[in-house]
Amino acid sequence: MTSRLKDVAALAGVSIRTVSNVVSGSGAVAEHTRVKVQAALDELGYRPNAAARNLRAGRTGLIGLAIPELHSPYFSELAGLLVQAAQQRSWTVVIDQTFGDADAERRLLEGTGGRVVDGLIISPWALSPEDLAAHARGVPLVFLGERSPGGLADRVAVDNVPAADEATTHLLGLGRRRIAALGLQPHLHNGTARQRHEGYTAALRRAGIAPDPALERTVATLHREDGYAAMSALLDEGVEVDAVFAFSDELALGALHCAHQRGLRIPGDLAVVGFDGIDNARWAHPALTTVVPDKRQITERALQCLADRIYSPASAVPPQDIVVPHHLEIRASTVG
Amino acid sequence: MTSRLKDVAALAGVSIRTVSNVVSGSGAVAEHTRVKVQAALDELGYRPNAAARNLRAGRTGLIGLAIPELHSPYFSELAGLLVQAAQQRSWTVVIDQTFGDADAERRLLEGTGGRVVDGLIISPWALSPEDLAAHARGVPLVFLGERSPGGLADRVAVDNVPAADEATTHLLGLGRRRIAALGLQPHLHNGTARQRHEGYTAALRRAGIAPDPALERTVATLHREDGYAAMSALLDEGVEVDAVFAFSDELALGALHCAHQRGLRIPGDLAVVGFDGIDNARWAHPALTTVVPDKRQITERALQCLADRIYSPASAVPPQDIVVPHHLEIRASTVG
DNA sequence: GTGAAAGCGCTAACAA
DNA sequence: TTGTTAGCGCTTTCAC
Repeated sequence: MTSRLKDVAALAGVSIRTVSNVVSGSGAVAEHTRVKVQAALDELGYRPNAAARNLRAGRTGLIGLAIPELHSPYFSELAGLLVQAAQQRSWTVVIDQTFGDADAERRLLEGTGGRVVDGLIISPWALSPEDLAAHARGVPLVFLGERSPGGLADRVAVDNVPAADEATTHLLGLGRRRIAALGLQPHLHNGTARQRHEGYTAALRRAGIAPDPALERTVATLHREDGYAAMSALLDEGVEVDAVFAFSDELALGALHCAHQRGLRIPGDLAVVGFDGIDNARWAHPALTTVVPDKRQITERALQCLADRIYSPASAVPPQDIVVPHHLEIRASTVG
Repeated sequence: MTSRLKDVAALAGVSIRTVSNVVSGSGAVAEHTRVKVQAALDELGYRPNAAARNLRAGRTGLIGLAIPELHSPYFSELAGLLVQAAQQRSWTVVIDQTFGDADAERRLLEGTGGRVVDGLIISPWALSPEDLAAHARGVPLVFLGERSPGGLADRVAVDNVPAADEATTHLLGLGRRRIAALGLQPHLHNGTARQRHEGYTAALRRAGIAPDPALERTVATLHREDGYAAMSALLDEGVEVDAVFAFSDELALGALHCAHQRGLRIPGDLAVVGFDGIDNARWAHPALTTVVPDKRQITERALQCLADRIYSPASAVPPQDIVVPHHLEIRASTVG
């Protein structure tokens, strides 16, 4: 069933070398030889053995994408784009899920069970920069959304502070004054939430509003359940609130769900802004205003970083900190 | 940086063979030797070269998952589960997106470009069984959701006809008589929609209701946009309707969105049932009744099929047609 | 323009 | 119990 170069060579009556040249298109081959070889190739239905090529090349043609989970909308959209973009560069993506588990992240960085990928794009969750730095090994790394540990690797992300500032300023511009921040995660060593909180606070301060701890809500994860729970708690405690800035769209959707159940009018009683620009947000009820990172650029730039490191390890550019654009997509959940 | 077996052997003062035995845990090694070797292993931070192992073993340890798209909820949930399940069997999953393109599906089956997987799990969309059969090649195949072409490969799916029947019967039991079927795809050679339509029709007939062509709506894809458009058209045409059975949850969510905009009460004016059991459905407004396939079993069984074919190609069991369970999850969109 | 052969890192058959 | 060595299939240097 599977034929080797050797078989094709035998059938065509030439050497292995010549067949290899025809297959790869490299080297010079006389026209009549190449026709003959091509015929043999077709007859045997030859397909190159990837393992052998990889061994020879010292590469696998595989890159890893490590994300907390594949089933959440933000990451599945990102993964889909990455798979596509990688394909154009003849790379194949293998996806690993860490489920926010520190050990899983560590294991991944150490290169589980064998050197398999040529590079790794990782969206850290539980690990701190220090931890990450301590375990990074061998393969080129690109961090998504988290500052690179001590300039150890490239990093691609939106600028969280101004993005959060922008979202909050939008709410302030609508006359809201009691704006809740949903999504703090002080227990994590991942700094994304911290940065968004920073932007939120900055905007409030600029508007002359003192941040109110009662309006800042911690969550365990960024899922809808958590947004729902946080919003419920807020309302149960009787905290006065006229807007919500959620650190993820899923949190925002959960909050929206809760607000509906309580009979609040959106955006009349409560304006809501999310973060991530997931497709769901457009279909929310009402459609959700959200900070949209340019996901295509995130994947493109991350791959570019990897390509540079993998193919030109010699030209050791210092680790890059790449900021991709974002924009605030204003929809009915704030401007009804 | 990367050390080979040879380097470890040199450092430990033993032969390659012995190191290999220690690494793989096979063969007999004297305790004091293994301690010595292990020390060398640790010191050099040895990790096996996957490409070399694969070449040797004649396997890649990779399995492919070919789905129309990764960003839609159903497929990302499925992919997430598969990645997890595969990990437990020491397999790595590479994901390919076909975007419902017939050529992409064909190319995948032919195993283009040289990246060779040990097996392929494919969720066909555009290709007919005949086409699939014509292009299947070499690697073990498992079809998801579509009958295997001429018993050529294993297939794992829910039983669409009874599932659709059940959903429709549920609506009939609520006294609905003008039940729309949303999601016909006569242009595709993929039989899923046809089977769901069959179940729908059967349930109607059993209730003494003649299917009304005006209630059967064709869609291009299974996305929310299509559900929204189909529902809009239905209402615009003034077709009398008191329930919708959508062939996917996304279609149902789109229809729901449209119904809301038109001011219909759910389920008072319109009861809605979806299909797929995506997480979103729970968070819809109101929560969506849906047919839930056991996704975990789908991935488990598919992997089991692959494992059987890959590891015991000799014991040629005839292609299996595996039916996984489903259940109708009744929520507020039908029983308010 | 084409052939012969080395060697990528690993496993396992064969020796000792 | 451990060492030696022949390939797995491919690319590529060196010779012709």
